[in-house]
Amino acid sequence: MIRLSKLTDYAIVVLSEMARQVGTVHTVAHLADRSGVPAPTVAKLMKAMTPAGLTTSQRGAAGGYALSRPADAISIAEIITALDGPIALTACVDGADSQCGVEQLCPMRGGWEKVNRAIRSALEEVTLADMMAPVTFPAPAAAPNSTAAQPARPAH
Amino acid sequence: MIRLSKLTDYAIVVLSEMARQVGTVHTVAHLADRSGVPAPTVAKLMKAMTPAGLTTSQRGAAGGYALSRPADAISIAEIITALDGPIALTACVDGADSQCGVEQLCPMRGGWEKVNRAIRSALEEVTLADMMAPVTFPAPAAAPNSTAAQPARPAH
DNA sequence: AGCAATCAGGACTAAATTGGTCCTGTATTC
DNA sequence: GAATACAGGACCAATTTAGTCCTGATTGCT
Repeated sequence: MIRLSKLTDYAIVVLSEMARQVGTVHTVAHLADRSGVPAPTVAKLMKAMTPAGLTTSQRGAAGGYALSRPADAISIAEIITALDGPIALTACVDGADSQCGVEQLCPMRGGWEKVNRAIRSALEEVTLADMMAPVTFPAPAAAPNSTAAQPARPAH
Repeated sequence: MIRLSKLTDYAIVVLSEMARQVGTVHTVAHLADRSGVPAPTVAKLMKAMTPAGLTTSQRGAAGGYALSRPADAISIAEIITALDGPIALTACVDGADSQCGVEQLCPMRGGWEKVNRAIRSALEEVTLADMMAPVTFPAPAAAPNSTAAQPARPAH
């Protein structure tokens, strides 16, 4: 299966935790505590998110991190890109060494681009808000039709 | 970046090699030779492709492998699925253990499904034929404009 | 028959990635 | 100036992945 790094998974948990209170600063300790993700890992996450422009940081005593935009303006693609680099389905994309041993490989590189574009746009259309809002079970009284769609899969 | 296993990459090279002559049987040695992929690896690939129904095998002296369908009827999604398992962007999909430590993670699992579906369908629309056809250089006498298109990126 | 070729199906080793931790430095508030 | 937090790395350990090899089973040819 195509693996999404676990870090990205955590990032979404942490970011959505922050999304609860936009504009508030959250310390690493605070976020770790409320998300269940170990603190050093949260720190690592944020160190990637901030340069990428997804969060803003405030140093010093009353410092911390805050989302730089509302959750519905942050796409999953951005989060993945911030952590795992450019979204692409191949091993040799970053133009590192031109020789990939298996020469016949390269003639068909062009085909991957088509695939990559499709995936990229798919990922750009899903926002952080989409990830938290729709399937939260706030109360037992669910929407009428949602009963048929979701419960098929056991939680995750 | 989202990683596609190198095996899958090889698989496409090897399969497209087979696609040149549909209906012919190709031995592992033969395929290895013409694709540049090491023989044991080719063997491993085929052992995944055949049960998945992408290729047929013939044992014995005059045996070998053959594509079970024409290249334009084989989607990239099938190849990936055969090698890497179901296409999904998350760590805990296969319903293994219900506890993924970080509990807050699961409420948002539903969101991934949306993403996964998008990716899956993107991958289903690209066929093996798409991967080989457009940018093959059959003879040194290449098409006029191909000179400009390809060399831009250093091979791959 | 018997022999050679070829796939089937694992076990196994080695290498590359990834996840996670820690340490030192810098900014900011009180 | 002391305490709090982020910044930015280096670094180690664990998991995954790639790749190799070995022992069958099957088929065609001599």
